[in-house]
Amino acid sequence: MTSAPYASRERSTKERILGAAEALFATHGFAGASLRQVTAAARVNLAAVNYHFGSKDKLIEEVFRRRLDELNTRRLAALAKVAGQEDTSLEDVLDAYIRPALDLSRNDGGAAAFVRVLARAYAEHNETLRKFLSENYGHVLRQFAGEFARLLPGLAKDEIYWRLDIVTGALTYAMADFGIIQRKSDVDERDHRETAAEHLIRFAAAGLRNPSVSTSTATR
Amino acid sequence: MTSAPYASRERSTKERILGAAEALFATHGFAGASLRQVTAAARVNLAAVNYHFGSKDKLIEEVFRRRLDELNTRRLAALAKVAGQEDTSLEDVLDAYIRPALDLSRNDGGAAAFVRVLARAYAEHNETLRKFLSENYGHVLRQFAGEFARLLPGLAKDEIYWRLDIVTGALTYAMADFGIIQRKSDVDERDHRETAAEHLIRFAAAGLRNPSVSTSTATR
DNA sequence: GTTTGAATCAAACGATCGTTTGAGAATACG
DNA sequence: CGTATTCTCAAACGATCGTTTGATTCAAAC
Repeated sequence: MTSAPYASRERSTKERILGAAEALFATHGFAGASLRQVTAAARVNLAAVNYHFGSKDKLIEEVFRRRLDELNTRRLAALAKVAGQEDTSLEDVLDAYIRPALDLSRNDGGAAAFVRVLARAYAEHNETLRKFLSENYGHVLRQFAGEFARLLPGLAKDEIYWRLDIVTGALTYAMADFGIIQRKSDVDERDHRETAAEHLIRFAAAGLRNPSVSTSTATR
Repeated sequence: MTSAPYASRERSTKERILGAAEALFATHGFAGASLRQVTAAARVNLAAVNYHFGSKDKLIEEVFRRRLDELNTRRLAALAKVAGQEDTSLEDVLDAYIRPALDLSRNDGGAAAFVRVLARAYAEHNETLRKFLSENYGHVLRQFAGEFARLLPGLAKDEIYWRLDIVTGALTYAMADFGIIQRKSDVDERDHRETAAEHLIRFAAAGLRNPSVSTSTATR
């Protein structure tokens, strides 16, 4: 076997590190969470991170790759179900874009932390991470833009990307649960996110349907 | 006098520290930017931070307070010009909410960094900072919500706050210039932000005007 | 049973962090 | 002027950071 000899534990050392890192990066940031905190939370030796991942930066990359691949797949699968069909509504495509992102934080307790990690990555404004995201998401975004263009024939390509950018902003914000609106203690988190998704989809649909205005020079 | 004896310099030590800290916090985060970087950029001795501000945390608070007070004032002033009047449009109120935030980054080179700092503060998800922001912005948000309620009589109060939250998310995202769409090199940053403001306002107006739906069972 | 290689561990490495110190320079005030 | 106060500065403090080392433990290969 190529797998770890120590695999008798519930989860492998690598997975425990990834999980702990995800949670701690979400709450303390990449620079704020130390490898000592991470390894302690994972009940793993300090040296394990450098042994399994090489460095802290590589660990951060792995945290991203693991979840992004999943989100990538889910979004494209959801889009494939509605793309190109005659009775597809704008809300259906928005749902395919928004729901997998919000779902990611419901199905898995660990993934809930990741959405905050993702939002933080945007805030970090790190050029390396930005490039990494753009390379891994460029084709996804392009596919969605194409489908939106089909459903909104009145809008220019530039305009579509502008509006998709706004939707992504609101989605990122919602995923990270940044909102001013505090979830009431008697409301389940699932329900809260479901409500957030519904509001977001309806709001975004209205914004996207808005007829285009001749804007002198389209910049972005 | 209570002012600094060394005041013969172009700007005081405190102000130079604040400016440098703002810029470095924006690019490297609060934990990522060290006081040695900050003091070096400000051409100031390392000990000056603890002498003038007490600690790094207090410095962070000061960076926030300085700009937030200004944004606070501008937003309320802009709102006062249109609130309660007969011919006020939804776009006018949105403009009062959105433009001061985006303007902050155009009038002053230093303030441009702050909008990223602000966005990062949301991402940090720090409970202390969140409380600080909510205490300093609660009344502003309430005033805007009241005006929106007047212009959108068909919407419940809860619904208003939900949608304002979405607008804030997209605005935060836009302020930080997170967008996937890169600004073309031949486009001035002022024009870029102006275009961003226009898109955001029109998008948000459409989303806000969207008639309310009985929330019970929604989407899909 | 011996060998082999992967995985874990305690301990230490040098670097950098935020903060403190104490002496000295610059200004204010009598 | 002399004294007091404010500010600056180089240097060092202890703590913590990411990383490396070398010995040890474990499971499988032969």
